[in-house]
Amino acid sequence: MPELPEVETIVRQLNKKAKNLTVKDACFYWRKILKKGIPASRFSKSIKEKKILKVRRKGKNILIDLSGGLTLLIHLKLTGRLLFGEKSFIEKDPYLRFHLELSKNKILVLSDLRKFAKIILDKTEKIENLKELKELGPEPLASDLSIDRFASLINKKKKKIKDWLMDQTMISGIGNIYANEILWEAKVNPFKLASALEKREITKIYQAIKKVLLLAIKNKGATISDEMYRDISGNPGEYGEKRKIYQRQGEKCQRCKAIIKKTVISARSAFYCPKCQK
DNA sequence: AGGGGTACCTGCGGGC
DNA sequence: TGCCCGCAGGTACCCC
Repeated sequence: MPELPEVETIVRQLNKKAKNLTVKDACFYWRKILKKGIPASRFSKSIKEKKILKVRRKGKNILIDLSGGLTLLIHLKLTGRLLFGEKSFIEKDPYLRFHLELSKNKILVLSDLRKFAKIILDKTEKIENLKELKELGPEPLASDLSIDRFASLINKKKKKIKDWLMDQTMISGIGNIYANEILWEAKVNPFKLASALEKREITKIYQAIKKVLLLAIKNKGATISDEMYRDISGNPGEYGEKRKIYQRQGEKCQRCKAIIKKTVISARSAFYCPKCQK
């Protein structure tokens, strides 16, 4: 579900609201949400009375650093939501999979329609060394990601540029919505092979990534349908209305008025303007 | 090594 | 009306 802008929004909000609270208890409603690390049998005991020191993001992963050298990793996958609020507000959610009871009568709930979301609790160092994090490519918004490094990563892969953008080992945090939006912004056809892109196109993509992701973060992420992303208060993001191409097949391109097309690339839906993304 | 196919899940909308 | 199919923001794992 959430891609970089949505996860970034959640992380910023948690740092404002949940930082410095203490975990009082943990509760599982769907056992399989716990993937590795400290097992369910020791989970509650390990996490109790630990303080939330800081919340971080790596790609689409949420990392909650706790006192005692522990970190809780959360990946929301397609339909996961993290909701923070008063203890009383949880009961109605039919997709409740896990929650943390916090001090000051607060609660952090993980709700997930499709049960794909996962959590891992372990020592901070062990979490950092998980291959899911170790194999992530650079952060697209990192100031030290130079255009040259970016270009060399693009040129070494013989896969379609849309697939390249969604490959978490090449660059982290971009999923299907933003891959489509970025390529529209850069005026690059999603079928083009990464290895065959000219420097001029690579530069456009590099700039489009920053422009699109920053604007999406500013708008607190994208929500296009009911089951999609919510922030930690349950509010939708506002980037959905501002999107240019994703799920806009049949509409006029806002740049050139041609009709937007929908197709499939590597089993994922792809949207592009046949006129200005040649 | 790396690509393709499939599995993990539930719900919804469209076509028949 | 109702059923069946395809599809949905993601990744992990298997096989070749």
